Amino acid sequence: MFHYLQKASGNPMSERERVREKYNPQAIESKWQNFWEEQQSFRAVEEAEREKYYLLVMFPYPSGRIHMGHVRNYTIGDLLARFQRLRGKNVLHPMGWDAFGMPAENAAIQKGTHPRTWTYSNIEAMRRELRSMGLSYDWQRELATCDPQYAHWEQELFLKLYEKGLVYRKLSQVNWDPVDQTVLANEQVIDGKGWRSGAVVERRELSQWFLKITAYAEELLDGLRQLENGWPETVRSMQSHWIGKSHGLEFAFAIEGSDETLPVYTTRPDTVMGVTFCSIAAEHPLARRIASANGAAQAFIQACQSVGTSEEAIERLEKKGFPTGLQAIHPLTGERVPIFIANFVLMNYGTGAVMAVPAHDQRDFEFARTYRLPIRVVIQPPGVTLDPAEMSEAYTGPGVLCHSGPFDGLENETAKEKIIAAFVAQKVGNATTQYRLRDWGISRQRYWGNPIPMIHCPQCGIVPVPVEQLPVPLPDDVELTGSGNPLARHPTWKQTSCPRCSTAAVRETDTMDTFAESSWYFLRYCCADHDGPLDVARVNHWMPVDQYVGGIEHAVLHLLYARFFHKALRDCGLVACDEPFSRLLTQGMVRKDTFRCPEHGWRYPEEVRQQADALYCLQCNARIQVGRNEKMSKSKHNVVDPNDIIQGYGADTARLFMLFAAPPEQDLEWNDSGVDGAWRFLNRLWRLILDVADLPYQPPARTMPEQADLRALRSKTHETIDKVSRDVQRFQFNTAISAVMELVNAANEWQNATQEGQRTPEGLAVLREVAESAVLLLNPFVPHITEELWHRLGHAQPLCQQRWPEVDAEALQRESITLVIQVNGKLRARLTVAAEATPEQIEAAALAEPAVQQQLLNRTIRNRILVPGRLLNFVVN
RNA sequence: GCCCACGUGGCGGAAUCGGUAGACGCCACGGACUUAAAAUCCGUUGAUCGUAAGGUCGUCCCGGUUCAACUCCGGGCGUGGGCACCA
Repeated sequence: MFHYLQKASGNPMSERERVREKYNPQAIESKWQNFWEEQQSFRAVEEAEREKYYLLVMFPYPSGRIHMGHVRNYTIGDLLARFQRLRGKNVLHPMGWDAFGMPAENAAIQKGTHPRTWTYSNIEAMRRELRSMGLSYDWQRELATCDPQYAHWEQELFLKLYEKGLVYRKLSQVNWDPVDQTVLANEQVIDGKGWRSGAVVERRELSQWFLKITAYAEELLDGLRQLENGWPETVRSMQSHWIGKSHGLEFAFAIEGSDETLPVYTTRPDTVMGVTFCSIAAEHPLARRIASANGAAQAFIQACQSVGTSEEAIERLEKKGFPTGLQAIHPLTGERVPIFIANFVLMNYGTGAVMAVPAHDQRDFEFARTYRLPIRVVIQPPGVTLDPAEMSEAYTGPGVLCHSGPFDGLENETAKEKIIAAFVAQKVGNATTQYRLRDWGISRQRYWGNPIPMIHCPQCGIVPVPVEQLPVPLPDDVELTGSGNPLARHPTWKQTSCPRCSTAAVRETDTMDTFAESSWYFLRYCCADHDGPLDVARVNHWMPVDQYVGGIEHAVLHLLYARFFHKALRDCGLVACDEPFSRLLTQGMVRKDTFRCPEHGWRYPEEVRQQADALYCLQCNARIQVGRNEKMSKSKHNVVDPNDIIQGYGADTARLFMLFAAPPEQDLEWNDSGVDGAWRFLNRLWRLILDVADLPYQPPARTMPEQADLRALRSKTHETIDKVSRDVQRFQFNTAISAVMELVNAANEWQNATQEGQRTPEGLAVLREVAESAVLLLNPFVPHITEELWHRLGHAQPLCQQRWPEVDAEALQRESITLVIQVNGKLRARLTVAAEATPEQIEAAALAEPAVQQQLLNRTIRNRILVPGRLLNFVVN
């Protein structure tokens, strides 16, 4: 369907002035979405010959509506998937639903809808919204983690880990709401109180299930090196810190008047002669025993336990302690130092007890000042002599030891080794390696999760559910009220018999952390219809994921749990590769200003009024506090609904704006006004391509033309192809788009400057090459409009089956270059020289510039710095 | 508190390996077209001095390295994210 221009002689109208068909995104977008679906254009089938490319985006929690963070994540993912397809790869690009979790239970409590009903209707709604974005998913591999099948296979995987010895049970602390009789998540604890009941939250110990991630600590740390080229430095460093490997000394203090000892772990053995007291956690066995006979101690411990379980809450505390009255005996000096119970010592790190060196540890320093304990300096920094009485903070840097007997005069790094050696020689301590990483507690006392397939038998103890009896199904008839544990309260569900001895037994009523589901969904996508947990051959065909795209907020937990789970499954023989995600792109968050009224709380933008420089609440006229950009969230009323943009401007405009507004790793401040710019550009593109389609057909240029303006336009085309190809691969989508904008602008300028009658076949060929290149290059960004324009350019085959354009090296050859001439580093002139000009020629031309001559008057050139292709700098006195 | 980032015009951002600061876009202003409006097109747009040519200053702040610093180093200030039961 070529549209040849009927050129009636004497017609004064140029083709630019004719009425053109308007760009109508709604019509075009649904047309091509239907086309792709009917043609199954994005279905991924395992192929032996073509190179595979697994592009994964983090699957969403089905909250019911997509938000801007989703739009950003999935637009980036789709761009990369479509790019790799155009480059000839066999791309797997799946989508699914992270469907278990607390919001479904909250909805059930508030609205009475069953979590399953609520979740599946949300999935329906979100699938429709995602479809309207034109994302190139293979929907045949779609999965929902709350699906009974998925839960079944996950229970089977859990049992495999159990057989491997990676699952165990131990006491662990939770946030306990004494009114609702339920366990609270950290986010449900607000200022130390339960979010629903308002009751003061307590720390309570429960017996819970754990996965032994610490067994893989060393491999998880070591594996980060393998990811050096594919993962952002920041994520690797966060994970490495999270694992927190440290080398140190473990030794025990004797306790005066007791047979017991107090084991401690320290990473600073060089400061061991500066110990002036010891601190133990509130949960330390020694603390408990003291409390059993001492009311004051018990009260102190209880106060410590009214803090919540998050590390942040504990670390922000004012440092407080309680003297136990016990004295610890220093193993090297025999000196007696007091033992305190301290609210900032963590039971689950090291031994739950620490030696305190206030001169060289900030927390110990603050503690010592509060309780007037002695401070003993044992490391002197170079050139300074520290006086404990004068110190305002601990000194934690390097230095030379003092007051340390035989170790005086040693550099502290050397001293670490010598002191460890001394402890080992006297058989009072050991060099040890510690990890900050703790085992992964997967027990949740909630309904909307996957039941842990275990049975408690009064005779046999804990017995796993046999594989042939799986799945343990979630009962549908539960009452969700927000208090208690729904599965535990169910009248019959937990009643069963022991698989070993057949006596009456009860099921485990804990469900799994939802991070379990997201730890293997990428493997399940490879074989979504398999009747069993995983089809090893297909998993190994697609794995590892070549590119993973998701939010930076998952840098540690999800990405570390998934790496661990993957390695554990590898050791069960279910997958071959060591690391699941070869490359990772972490996108920044989408943020927006927040408005808060002192009276009415968070306000929507339409609920405030601007007057002069300030904003006021429409309801009460109170002055609004404008929060600087915060992560978009419903509770803060700063959410922009992507559907408004998609319905108003079309998905292509929404996608283009998202990608153009900021590079993906950076946070994005949402600002509607930029959307118009994206819309205008697509309209300019639309008009240009329809104009070109209307011109007499010439095949796209394949060689350099003679005419200067055409040479320039063709060079620009190939520079753009080159730049977009490189920018997409380095995730600089905004600059890739601006490069195509420049090309489209250049083509328009050429069109405007060239009379219709002056168009030669050569010119038409260059123009068609521009048009086809621009459409191809933009396809991964704005797939609908480019499919339509490709069709209008006369192509029978869809654009999604084309190949990415190739750069013509000849078109990139520069004939002349512009150099900057500096004098003492300041720009004084610009010089255009032939590309092959010699340094002598360049200098002669530079010295001929009047501006340069003026600067060189009465000065002597002492040096010249020539950066080829860039600048020449004269250094003068 | 600890860990990790980030800070460039009125705004989003660009400058890929230490080498032209402000590409591209938004906003604003001026103009063309139109009976008018919308749309579109053309132009101006970091600050400051100057009629102009041109000069000076300028990438959060202070200091350093270098012929040359948005970029590297040290110190500070500010903002954002994570902190193990939100996902």
